[in-house]
Order: sequence, then structure tokens, then C-alpha cells
Amino acid sequence: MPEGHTVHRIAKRFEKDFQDKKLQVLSPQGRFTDAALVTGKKLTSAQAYGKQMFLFFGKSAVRIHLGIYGKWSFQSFESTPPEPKGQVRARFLSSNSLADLRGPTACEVTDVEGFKEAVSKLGPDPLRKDQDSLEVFSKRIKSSSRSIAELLMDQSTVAGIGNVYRAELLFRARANPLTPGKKLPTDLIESIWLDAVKLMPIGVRTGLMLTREGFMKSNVSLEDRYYVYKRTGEPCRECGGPVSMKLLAGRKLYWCRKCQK
DNA sequence: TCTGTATGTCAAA
DNA sequence: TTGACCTACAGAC
Repeated sequence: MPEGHTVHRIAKRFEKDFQDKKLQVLSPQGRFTDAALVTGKKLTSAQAYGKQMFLFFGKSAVRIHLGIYGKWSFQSFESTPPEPKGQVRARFLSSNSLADLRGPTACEVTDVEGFKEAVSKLGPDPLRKDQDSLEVFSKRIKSSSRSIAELLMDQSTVAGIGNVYRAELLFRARANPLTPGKKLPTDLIESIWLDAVKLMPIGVRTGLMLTREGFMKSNVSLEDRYYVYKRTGEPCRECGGPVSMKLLAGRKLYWCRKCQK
């Protein structure tokens, strides 16, 4: 489930299970040949930026991007680690626990320079407490004639938002997804950012993208957790009209035409 | 057993 | 804008 919240969650898990431990880094599938460069070293930190994660082993870093299929699975064990199941690209192993990585877009060893270069291409991340994030976000949106829907998916504009959060944030803001960034009122742009800052940590905490207001205390079931995402043709939770869907830059965009004008 | 789908990104046309 | 990448799984036959 790889939007930014997942990646931040995984980074925390890595620090909890593996930080300051010497790890065996393996390539069960045989395709992570860089494993040999870091195996046997101590994990010094795990850092998430948007949808990218960096596992630092001193001056080397493993850069991981889950892409659309990538998944992690964690396990602990008594004495002998279980055999890898399926296509395991990378395995990170301590004396009593392991993390298996399957299907990532990227899993490669780089260094501090590579880390800086990758991060420099990203916009502000609502899950990081960096300075001036809101101003940078607002400026990038306002200086573009591309639609707000496209901009929210552009990792150099804002890092960590994906197709689900995009749809839900735009609905919550009652914003028309096709509005060019430069035509959006400043207060609306800022409210979208602040909403992401509010919602995404809930995703980190729970592992779920809970975007409906009052989800925690209401009787909303998990199935009903979204306003519009993947609800084509179903009634809008606000106005009852049908949820719309169109392909935009190759991705499915969901929104309510009536509520989001 | 086969088909379609997925919370993503990049390069080629 | 399209296809390639890449893995697992649900649902249809």
C-alpha cells in the first residue's frame, strides 16, 4: 500500500527492529546484486522522504522505492530464519527478525551524494517537519497551469501523495480537480496542504488511509472509508450524485462533479 | 488456468 | 501518450 504514509511507517519499523544492529543483506531472488556492498554492516538510520526510503549503513545507503507493486513483510523467528517465499528481491536479517522486500521499482545501493540528489528532486513532504513547506507547496501550485489533480501526483511538487490521498484531499477541499493550479485561491491551496499534514500521520499510525471525517468515532466500516476513491458510479456521500472517474495522465481520477466545483 | 487490477515512475515514440 | 517494469491476488472460466 505504497503512498508516503506506508513508507514512513516502514522506516519507523526498520528503526525499531534493526537500528544499530549488524544486518545480513541478502538477495534471495538474485536480482539485488548490490546486497554484497552493505551486508554485514550496521544499520545507522532509516529515513523516509515522500515515497522513497533510505536505509543508511554508515556512508552507504540502500535506496528503495516500492513503485506500484512493492511490498514489505516483517517476521521474527527463534533461531533459524524461514525460507523466502515467492520472489524476494531483498532480505534484511538480524539475529531474530527479518524484512523481506518484493516487487520494488528501485532497490539499489548509493551514497550520501545519491541520497541528496534523490531528495533534491522532491517537493515538500507533509510527513516531515521541514521549514517553509507550506510556502514552497503553495508557490509551486500557484506557478503552474497544470491541473491541481496532476500537481498533487507530481512528486517534485509535493512528495508522498498518491492516487488515493489525491482523490480524498480534493474531495475534502471540495476542489474541482481539473482547476489549473494558478487559478486556485491561496487559502484553498493552503487548506489542502494543512489537510494532508493532518491526515497522513493518521495513515502512519494506523497503516490505513482514513480520510472520512469522524471515522475513528463513527460506525463507518472499513469498506466505506473513502469519499470518492474507487467509487465510480456510486452515490456521493455528501450529495448522493454519482461519483465520476476519468483517466488523467494515465491514472484514474475520482471526484464528485456536483460537490467539487 | 487465465484475466484483470493495483496506493508508481520512467523512457520511448 | 503509451508501454514497460514487476508481483500477488481476486474473480471468472
